[in-house]
Amino acid sequence: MLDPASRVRRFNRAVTSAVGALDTSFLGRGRPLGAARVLNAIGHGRSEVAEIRDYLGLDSGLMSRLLRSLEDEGLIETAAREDDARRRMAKLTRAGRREFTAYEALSNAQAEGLLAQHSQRDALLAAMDLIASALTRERVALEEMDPRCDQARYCLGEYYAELGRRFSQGFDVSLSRDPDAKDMRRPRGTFLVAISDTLPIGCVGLKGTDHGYAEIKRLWVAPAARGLRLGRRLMDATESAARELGIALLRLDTNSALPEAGQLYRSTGWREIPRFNDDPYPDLFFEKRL
Amino acid sequence: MLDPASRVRRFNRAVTSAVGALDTSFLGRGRPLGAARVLNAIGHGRSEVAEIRDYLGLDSGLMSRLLRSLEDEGLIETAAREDDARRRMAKLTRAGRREFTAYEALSNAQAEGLLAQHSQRDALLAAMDLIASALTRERVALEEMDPRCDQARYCLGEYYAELGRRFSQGFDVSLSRDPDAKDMRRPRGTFLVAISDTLPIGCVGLKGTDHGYAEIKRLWVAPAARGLRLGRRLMDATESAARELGIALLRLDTNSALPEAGQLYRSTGWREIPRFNDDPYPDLFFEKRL
DNA sequence: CATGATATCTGACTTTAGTCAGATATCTGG
DNA sequence: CCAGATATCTGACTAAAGTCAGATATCATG
Repeated sequence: MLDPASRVRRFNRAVTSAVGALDTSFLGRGRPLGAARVLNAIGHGRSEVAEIRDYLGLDSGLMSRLLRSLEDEGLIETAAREDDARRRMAKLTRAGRREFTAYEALSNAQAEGLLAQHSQRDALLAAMDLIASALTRERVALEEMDPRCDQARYCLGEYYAELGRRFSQGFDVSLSRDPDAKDMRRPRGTFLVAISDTLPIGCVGLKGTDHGYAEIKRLWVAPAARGLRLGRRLMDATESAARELGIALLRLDTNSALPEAGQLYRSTGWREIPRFNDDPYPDLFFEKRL
Repeated sequence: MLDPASRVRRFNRAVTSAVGALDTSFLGRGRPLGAARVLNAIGHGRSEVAEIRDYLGLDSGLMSRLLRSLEDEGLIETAAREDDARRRMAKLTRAGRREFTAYEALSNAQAEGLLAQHSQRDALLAAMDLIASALTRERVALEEMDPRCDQARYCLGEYYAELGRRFSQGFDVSLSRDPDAKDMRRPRGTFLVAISDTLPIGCVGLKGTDHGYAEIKRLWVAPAARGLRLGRRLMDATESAARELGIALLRLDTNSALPEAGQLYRSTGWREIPRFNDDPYPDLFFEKRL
C-alpha cells in the first residue's frame, strides 16, 4: 500500500511524538531540557566536561552555563582533574543523585508506557532491538573479552538456544566439544563480542589448538542485528587477530541447517574440507590459509 | 541481557538521533523548523488554518505569525473561506510547491538512508510498521468504506495472501464464495477498514443475506498490528453497525488453522454451531444473537 | 621558561519558541 | 438586529538555546 519511504516516514512520525512526550515529562521537573540532559549524562557516568559536551553536541559557552546552573541548584560539584587542571570533572551531589533517580523513574515509566497494553511485548521489543541495531550500525564496537564474562556468556547462551531451535534433533552443549575458555584467550586465541550501545549483539571465538591450526567457534549474530553484515565484520576481525597471533591456518565446523553461515564462509575464501573432528553436530568443515 | 525498559530506552536513543538528523537537514533550507512544519502540513493537503494549528499543537498567535512569515516569503497564500469568513484557508504558491518538494526530497533521502545498506529491508520495514502501529494505537480510526476501494482491496489482498500461507492446501479466492461487494455496503451490510496514520492495518466485512442473518467476513489484522486488540475493536464496531441496521443474528465461518480468530470469537459471546454453508475452506462455524 | 595549544569561562549578543491579554471580524440563534 | 460564540490577528512579553569573540588558566614542548 505504502512505498518504503512512506513507511519509514510513518515510523518517524509515530516515534517523534512518543519521544517528545518524554521531553515534556522531563520539563515537569522544573528545569530546562538542556540542564536535565547534562544532569542525566553525569548520572550515567560521564564525568569529564569535554566528553559530555561532545556527547550532547553543546557549545562550550552553553555547557559552562549549564554546569553553573546545576551547581547553583546544588545538584553537581565540579573539580579540576588532578593530572590536568584545565579539564574539569563533574559529579552528582546527594541531592543530584536524588534528582537523577527521579529522571530515571520518568524514563522507565515512559518505556513501560510504550510496552503497556501491548499483548505481544516480545514482538515489540524484538522490533525495537532490530531498529536500534540498524540505526546504530556504524557505532557497533567489537571488543575482545574473556569468554567467561557476563556479556560473552549471554551471547553463548543465545547461540546455544538458537542451535536448539534450528537443529531438528535440538542441541545439547554437553554433547558438543565445549571449547576450553583458556583456549579462547590470548595468547592461544581470543573471543570477540559486538556491542551496540551496551547491548551485546554478536560474538565469535578463536580457539587455539596444538594441531597446527586454530578454530573459529561460536559465531553468532543476534536476530535483531541480521542484515548488517556483522558476521562478516566479526570474521574479518578474528582473522586479523589470528594473523597477529602468528596463526597461519584456520579451520571451522558448521551445520548445513545454518545455510547463511555456510554461504558467508564460501564467499570469504574458505574451502570445504573433509571432517576433521568427531563432534556429533557439525556436518560441514572448512579451512582457510592466512 | 538488558531488561525491557533498558531495551526501550536504547531504542529511544537510537531513534532520537536519527530523527534529529532530519530536523537538522530541514534547517539547512534556511527557515526555522516551525515555519517548515507549517509549510509541509499545507503541502500534505491540510488547508484549514485551525486544522494545521491543531495538528502541530501551536498557539494561535504563533500560528498567525508563522503564516505571515511564509506569506512574506511568497510560499503560501491565505484566503477566508467562502462559507465562513472567520476561518482561513492556506495553499501553496508555485514557489511554495517548489520548496515543499525540496523538503519532501530531504525526508525521502533520510528514509532511504535508514534503509540503505541493510540487506534485510523487509524485516526492517516490518519492524517499523509494528512500532508505528503500536505507538499510534489510540489514534487508529475505523472507517466505513466501499469494499472495492483501493484501501479495502489492499486489505483483502493481504488477507488472501495470509490465508494462502496459513492453510496447508493454500487458498484460492475463486473457490471460496467471494461475497458480492454490494452485500457489504449499506443498507445490506458494511465494510470497515482500520487506518493508522494513512496505512490500512485491518478490515472486516458485514455481509447482508436473505436468510434472516448477516455474516461477518474478511476479518483481518496486519501482522504489524497484532497485539493491539484491534480484532476485538473491529468486531465490536461491526456488531454496533449490525444493530444499527436492525440485524438481530450474526453468523461467521472460520478455520481451525487460525486459532487466534477462534479464540477471539469464543471470548466475545459467539457460540459454535453446525456447518451452515458449503464453502470448502471453513471448518468452524459460529453464531451470535445481538 | 617562553610559546603555542588546549580547556573552560564570561559577556554580549541573536533567534526561535512560546505565552497571554485583548482587538477585530464574522457567524449563529433567538 | 443583538448577544454571545468563534477564528484569527496584534502587541508585548519571557524563556531557552545557541553563537561568538575574547579572557583566563593550565599544559606540553623545545
